Amino acid sequence: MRIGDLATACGLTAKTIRFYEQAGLLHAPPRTSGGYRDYPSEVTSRLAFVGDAQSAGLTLAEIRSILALRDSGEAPCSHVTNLIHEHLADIEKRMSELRKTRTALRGLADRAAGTDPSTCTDADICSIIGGSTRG
Amino acid sequence: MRIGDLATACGLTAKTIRFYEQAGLLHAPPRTSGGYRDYPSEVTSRLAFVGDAQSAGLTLAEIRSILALRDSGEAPCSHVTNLIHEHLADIEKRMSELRKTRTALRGLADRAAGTDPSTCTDADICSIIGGSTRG
DNA sequence: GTAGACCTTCCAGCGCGCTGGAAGGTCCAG
DNA sequence: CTGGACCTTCCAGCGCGCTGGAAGGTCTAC
Repeated sequence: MRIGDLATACGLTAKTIRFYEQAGLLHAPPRTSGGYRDYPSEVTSRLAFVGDAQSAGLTLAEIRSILALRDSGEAPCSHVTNLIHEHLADIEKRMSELRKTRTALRGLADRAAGTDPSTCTDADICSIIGGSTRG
Repeated sequence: MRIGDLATACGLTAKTIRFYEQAGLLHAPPRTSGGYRDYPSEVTSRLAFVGDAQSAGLTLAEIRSILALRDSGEAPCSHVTNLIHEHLADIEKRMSELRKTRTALRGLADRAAGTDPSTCTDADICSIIGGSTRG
């Protein structure tokens, strides 16, 4: 199976598949006599795994580490479990940051609603934003 | 006031201030006879504004657009209000994506808790993750 | 034999907000 | 006059996951 067919089958581009190979997610496949990559069909399930893991929020580096464990014959279960919990913690952190920013922005939106542009003087640059800590 | 003093006063580095100038957030200041940047003290409040706007989640490009309006003599109020609402919408979107990913990860964590590594076969790569769409 | 669809490699850039380093100039204290 | 603290410019890289393009090779259909 050539790279274009594999790409179509997996909903990726040939570029992306070459990139995954270079990133260590895929083994280099055998080549045809003309130098074309010639993939066995099992690669589709490996790529499906990569997609599943990505949609779970894992990075390519993490996915590579899982695949490397599996390729070396070990069950990556506990490694995967750790990664999952790390990502959950990371998501909580990012969500709390977003909530903080959202609170700040809502305050600004409230202030903006009560702002009259004609009273906005140049010295402040912008009284909606700028006054928050200085005024 | 030289760049290092301004940096100290604003809690930034000289590098960052030069970068801001190059990014169009600061006007190029006059120079001393030796070629050093010589800032008027008002620049501190401009930099404070940049910091306030950044902590509200605005990008440097957006902040530049606000400053450009102000520099041209217009009150940027309505522009700023638009930006605030766009960012609020963006935050909601990102939070809902994070919630979705979190739900997926929690499902995986539950599955992981019930997984016995010895039953994990190579064909699946990882039954915790990989089985999610193919199991 | 030729068009064109596919493949190959390599190098570069995206966005974002800086940060680091090299190679050199300026200014002040001792 | 020397050291060193500061400044200047320019170029490069970070992380992340691709994506684009150039320059060329291969295979198939007509």
